[in-house]
Amino acid sequence: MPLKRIADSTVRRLSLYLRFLEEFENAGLTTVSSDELAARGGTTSAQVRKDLSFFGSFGKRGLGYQVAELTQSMRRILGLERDWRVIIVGIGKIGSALAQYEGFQQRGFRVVGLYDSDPAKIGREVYNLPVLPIEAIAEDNRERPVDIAVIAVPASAAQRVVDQVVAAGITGIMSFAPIQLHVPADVTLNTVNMAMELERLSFALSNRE
Amino acid sequence: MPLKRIADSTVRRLSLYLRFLEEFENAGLTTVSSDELAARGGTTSAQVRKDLSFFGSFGKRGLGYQVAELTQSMRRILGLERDWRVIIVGIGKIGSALAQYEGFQQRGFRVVGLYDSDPAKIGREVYNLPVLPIEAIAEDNRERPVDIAVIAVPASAAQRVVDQVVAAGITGIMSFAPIQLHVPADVTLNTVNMAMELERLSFALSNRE
DNA sequence: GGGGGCTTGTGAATTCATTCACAAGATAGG
DNA sequence: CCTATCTTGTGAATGAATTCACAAGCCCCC
Repeated sequence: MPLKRIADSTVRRLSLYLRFLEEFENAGLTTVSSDELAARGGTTSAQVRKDLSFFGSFGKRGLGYQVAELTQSMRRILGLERDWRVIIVGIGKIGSALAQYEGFQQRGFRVVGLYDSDPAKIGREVYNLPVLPIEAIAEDNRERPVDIAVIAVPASAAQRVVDQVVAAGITGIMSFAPIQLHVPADVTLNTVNMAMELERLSFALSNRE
Repeated sequence: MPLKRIADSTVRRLSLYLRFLEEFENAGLTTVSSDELAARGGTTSAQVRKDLSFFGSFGKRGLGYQVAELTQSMRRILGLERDWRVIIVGIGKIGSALAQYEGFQQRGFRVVGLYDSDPAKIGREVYNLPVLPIEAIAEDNRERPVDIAVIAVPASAAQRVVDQVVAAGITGIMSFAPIQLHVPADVTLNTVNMAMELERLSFALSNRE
């Protein structure tokens, strides 16, 4: 559907809009204007309309957008109308926090497998799922393909684990490891680096007038 | 030091460069070129030089940069030469994972307090720190000021908790709550929204050619 | 000490993103 | 049916970030 490449900043905002639309929907509103969406998200109405315009025409002039309809369009655009099969690799503190995080399940990210390399952890149950050895990923993925692997292992192991995940044929990766990872071009990688986020905050705090 | 406003993308890259420089330093390299830094970070040498040029002149023409010297400059620019006093509010799965995350301590982010509103959690020790009631933040901050509050409470409580933290006089906030928070202009807020990050991945996976 | 080979630092050019501004619809009310 | 009032969708204008391209500086070696 998107004719040209969509900017990352646009996708982030779409995600925000979806959140606001869900709020509006829960509040019982049936109609919303670009101005109201913009106010809620700290941006401008022109920005909202431009963002949407990359994907089509969703509103009625003079009237605004139907909340339910736009919500559904956002979901479709973001690829949230389907379920995603997710595995978590690295069942430490962060991994197990993610395993039980309801925000994921709610949006259709189904955690279907937990993996670790530590023999002490393998076999344990975490939130109704057994922890399996990392070596099992390849075969498990053959039997029942996985869409996304969440990487929550220490920095020192992350690239090796990513290589294994890629070799197993998984092409979507979400990493929480605080390092720069390398993947082939046909694999989509998204990294959340908390250390970097704190450094950004540190910079901002250090440079306030 | 920065003459004009520095782009967020620039700060993110500085953070990356610092990480690479530390790798190079550990590997025993004493000198590095903008080309080598760029290759490591998936950017261009011109980008590296432009990023650095906002803050001064750090290299020698024909030779490159002294690794140790540039590392230190990056630390200074990012505000990492000092320690930051950090509290964590919300000692659930994510909060306690963050409390023990070594990546934070390593870069001078000292966790000095844990707070929660759940009476069942208050009083417990988590990694050598007692969990205190949220109401205590204001007085604790008066006695010994805190630089950064990490917010790891559920979405439904996040804005209220942020208001309390702001009222207590803390002006740096790092939030992991999956909602848009509002703070006064003199408070610096940085949000990591994991749900949004997964949606970004979902979008990317849905729109591969 | 002068020439050749590197690599930085930086204006200029280009590309990308946001904002402006307004015509084109849409509704409602007389 | 016509007018007044909204609000969208979108080219054009502006503004921001990245890339280009090259002069300036530094080192080494002959």
